[in-house]
Amino acid sequence: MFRPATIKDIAKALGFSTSTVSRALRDGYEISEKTKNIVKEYAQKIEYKSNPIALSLKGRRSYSIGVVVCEVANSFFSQAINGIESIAYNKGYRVIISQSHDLYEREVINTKHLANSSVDGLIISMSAETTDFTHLTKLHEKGLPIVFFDRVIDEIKTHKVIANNFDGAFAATELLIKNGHSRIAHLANATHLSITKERMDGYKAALSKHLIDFNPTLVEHCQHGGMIYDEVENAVKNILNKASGVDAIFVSSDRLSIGCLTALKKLHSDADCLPVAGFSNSDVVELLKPSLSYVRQPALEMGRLATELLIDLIEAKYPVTEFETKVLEIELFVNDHALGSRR
Amino acid sequence: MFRPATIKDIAKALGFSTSTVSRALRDGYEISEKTKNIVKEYAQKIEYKSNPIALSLKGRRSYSIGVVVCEVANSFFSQAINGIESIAYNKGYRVIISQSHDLYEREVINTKHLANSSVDGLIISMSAETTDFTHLTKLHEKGLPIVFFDRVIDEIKTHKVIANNFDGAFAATELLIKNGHSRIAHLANATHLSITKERMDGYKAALSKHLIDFNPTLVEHCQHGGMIYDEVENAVKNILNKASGVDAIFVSSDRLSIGCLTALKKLHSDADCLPVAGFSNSDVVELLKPSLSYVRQPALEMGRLATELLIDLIEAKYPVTEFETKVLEIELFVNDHALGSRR
DNA sequence: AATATTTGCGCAATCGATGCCGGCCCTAAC
DNA sequence: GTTAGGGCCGGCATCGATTGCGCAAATATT
Repeated sequence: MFRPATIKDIAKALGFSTSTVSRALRDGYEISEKTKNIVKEYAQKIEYKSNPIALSLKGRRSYSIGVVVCEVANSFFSQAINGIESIAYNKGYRVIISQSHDLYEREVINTKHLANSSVDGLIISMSAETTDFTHLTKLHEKGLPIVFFDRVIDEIKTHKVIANNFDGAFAATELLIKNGHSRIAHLANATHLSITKERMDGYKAALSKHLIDFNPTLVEHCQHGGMIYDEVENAVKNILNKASGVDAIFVSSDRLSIGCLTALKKLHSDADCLPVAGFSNSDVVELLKPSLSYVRQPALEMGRLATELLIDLIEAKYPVTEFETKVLEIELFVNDHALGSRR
Repeated sequence: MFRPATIKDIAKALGFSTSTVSRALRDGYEISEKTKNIVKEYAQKIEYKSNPIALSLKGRRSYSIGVVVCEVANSFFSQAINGIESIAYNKGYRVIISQSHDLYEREVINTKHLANSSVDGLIISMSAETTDFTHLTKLHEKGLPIVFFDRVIDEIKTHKVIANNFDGAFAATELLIKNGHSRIAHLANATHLSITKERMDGYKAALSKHLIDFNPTLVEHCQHGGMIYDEVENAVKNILNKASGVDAIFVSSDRLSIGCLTALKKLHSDADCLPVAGFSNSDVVELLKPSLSYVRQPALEMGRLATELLIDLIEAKYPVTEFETKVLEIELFVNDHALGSRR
């Protein structure tokens, strides 16, 4: 079986002690240049690589960070992971990914598993189901660095990275309004998620600015975050059947946007007559039919930023007490065909 | 800082030796029931978890597997990762993911990094750029278990998991033929990838079955696998400008399918008049316009299977010499609007 | 020339957990 | 009464690498 060379092998071969070899490789000041060269050359020759596991055991550091997201098969998260991975690898950290599938139980298991695997820190976006945060507060109190992104919680004081969800929702809603729509339904995510509230606020603010009364009956929540298609389809059905009539839809998340369009296509003969604007990071939005005006979050950048903040926490010499919540700007992409303009 | 309880803490608190505690926790036969209960109860109370790093150092096993894919932000791969992750977690392995971005250099760095991180095995889908496999053969010769999926190579004898690319390409091409098209261009992936050849063969076989001459000038390769959009757009331009005329396109990969539709929409006024059939695992294919008939690979199942095979290799008591290449069946989804039927 | 200092390197402990070996005590068999 | 054996547990070495301390030889100092 695969047995990598150890520092002992070098020591034996060269007639030095392991301590000398270790110090020579790390350029210890107490070792002569001559010895260093001999050791380094030999190490190079036999392709010696230090064993990270032994290092971890000594240093109480594993140089790995854990990531918990709903699912990787989702444009927003896979882009974020892309960002996480790029920074982590540059700084010498491994990335261990796990998926909650928007399930509370899976989230708990995964975080425990990761913490138990001695990750040096955690990057997490909360599952739609989670309302009890003790699995995280416990770890955090024990000193495990955690950074939240996208779906954050107030209960833990630490760095957070989010998109400007308020502005995004505001812009999308206002776009619909400016195109002559006023009976705008809101297909929203699970009630207790931070993003749900922030985006709802943006939606309300846009209505308010344009003197449209907020009508709670026009809001439909999907408690499973779109993971269960039937739930989305039902919500869309409800929207289509509103007694008061609906002339546009603002959708609160990536998965819901796709679900909404799918449901519309299925339920509505001329789906494009009901304009939809929503959050999406899909890379094929421009090709969708029914079409979608969309708000795109800087997912890659969010991942990068979260990782930088986490590594700062991990490598901090003194306990960090000042935390920041970074808010990145979103981008609105207008799709004319999606607006059913009445101008 | 976060210092988990160790076996020593238990030993000290209870007045036993560390060996006794260790054996009590693992149900060693030489420990009395009474002691076992005391130890286990206390361990439960202080939430003792064994340190996997120490275990790895002793056992020369890290219970982690490395995954190298082009990118996670790609439906096929994110679904495959989903499958990998599900099996791995069930069997107690962590998953460490890295992306090659279809670059040779990144692939080499990542595999080295993973091997050096003492992963117990590797699951890999080759990058489009890679033609030199020594970074993998070396590791494999040293005894590192490797399983290939999707984009495999002949040079290394080990388990492989692929979709039936021949059948997929055949079915997609034949679909176009049966709908009255005969001048079918082929937008293909990087020349040396296994999937490129297999799919090309399927394409040729379908033409041949229907007595259509294979015309090499109707084939356009994208050496970067669609990672560079301009390359795809150029290829599509070339296809549209074929002197001989083209009345349908068969596309060889997920990313290329999306790129092709994007280019068509941009370049062609009535994009839907040129039917496209191609490989895709996107979950929004049904909503695309121009529309796409598509071949879907069982990505999740491929990931699961590859992981099971890898763990078999890792946990094999004796060196494995018999390797298998699993070929999973594909599914063809017909999209009427995408066919420009001339029936 | 005798002492002080520097240079260069080895010994041994350490990180957390395991496992071999050896030893104590109690019981049973001769 | 002596010894053999089993039940039960502790000591110590081990995995790979790092590090404080100590020691010897080489060099510098007076």
